[in-house]
Amino acid sequence: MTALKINIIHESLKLFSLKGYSSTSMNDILAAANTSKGGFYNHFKNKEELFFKVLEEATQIWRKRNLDQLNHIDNPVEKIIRLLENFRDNYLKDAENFPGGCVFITLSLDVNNQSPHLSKAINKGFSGVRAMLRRFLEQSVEMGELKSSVNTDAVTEILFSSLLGVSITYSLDKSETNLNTAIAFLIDYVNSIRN
Amino acid sequence: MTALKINIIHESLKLFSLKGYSSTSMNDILAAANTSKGGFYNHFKNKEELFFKVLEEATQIWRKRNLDQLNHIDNPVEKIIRLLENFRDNYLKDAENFPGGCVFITLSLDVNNQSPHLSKAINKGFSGVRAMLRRFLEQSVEMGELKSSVNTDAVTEILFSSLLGVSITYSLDKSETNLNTAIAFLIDYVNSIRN
DNA sequence: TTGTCAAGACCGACCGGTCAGTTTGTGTTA
DNA sequence: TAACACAAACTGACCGGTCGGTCTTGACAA
Repeated sequence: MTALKINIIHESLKLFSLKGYSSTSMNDILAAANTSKGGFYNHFKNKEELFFKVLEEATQIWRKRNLDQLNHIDNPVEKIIRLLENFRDNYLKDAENFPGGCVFITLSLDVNNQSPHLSKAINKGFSGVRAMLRRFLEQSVEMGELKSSVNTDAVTEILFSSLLGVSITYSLDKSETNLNTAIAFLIDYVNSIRN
Repeated sequence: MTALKINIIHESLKLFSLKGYSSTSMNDILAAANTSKGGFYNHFKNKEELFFKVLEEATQIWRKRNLDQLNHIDNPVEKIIRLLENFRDNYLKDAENFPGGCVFITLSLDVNNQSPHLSKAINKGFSGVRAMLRRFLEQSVEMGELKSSVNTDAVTEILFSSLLGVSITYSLDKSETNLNTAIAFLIDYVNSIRN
């Protein structure tokens, strides 16, 4: 992968985070990457192919930011808490890659009801996160780390929704205070249902 | 207000809910309202004026759907619970007005980082909801309806974020099960911190 | 006859994408 | 080391089409 292609993907990731996919014009991208039409189309079939490349790159960055150190933790409850902390400290505040906030939400709502195969690609990622949360919770209950009365489906749903919600509020008001308050609450809650 | 003008606003509301503001073209609007350029510009200065009219209309509908019967309830805790139920049963499932889900979120992310004065208008509404939740919670603590140990700021933030989150998940997967699970969890939580 | 309002032809700007042509980098000769 | 050949990388004018918005026209009601 040449330097230009990498640069186009990274600049597009920032632009998509700020403006979404459909509102980002080719000229925006060319200007940000400091190249020309020919330079772009030499590396990408069309704008849609760029979309998928950006999505791949964003997914990799998401994993790096959020799953960091998780494999060194045995206790699934601790994994959840670490994930929440990573989400707050390493992911949402990563203004270098995501100056406009979580790019998945922006892209998702952008292409939803408009380009089914694009939104399908994004939703796959959402399903993965939800499934991971559910797995950690179920493991926790099985291992006796969480109270057996815990409704894992409900907690999965509320954790996932809350993460989406704080992503939006943070991208709108950029208030670290509100973000910290919300994540701290979720961590407190998870601790409160431990055995 | 003529029938045509009302029709344009309502059809635009649906389109904005589905596709957002910038991705909805004038032709989309004209076709949906079954009118022409002349018909439209006879009633609106430009597309942006339509944006504000749609926002007004959406706000009125939001209030009608969510605040229904709230003034007949004295207990602020019961008000919160009723609001959550209204949000679930009367608002999010209102596919007639909001076929693509909560229009405020769609519009908000659409114009965020692009048209500051448009996003300012939307964020004002978000602030209002957050403030209302906080007021209900503070009243509840003052009246001894909620435990005095309750962190009203944190609960405000998590309720608000969760409502945003479930709005998104519902607009993406249209799963009533997940929606019901999430709202039920929030209601259970509010009940759990009652005195 | 006059005022109101809808129809749709028309405008310049911009959209994503194409393409003929130029520059740059690299391997192969001598 | 210099001359060459070739491909990959890049440029920017240009394409058909769509964007939001304007303006002339005519139908109809008062």
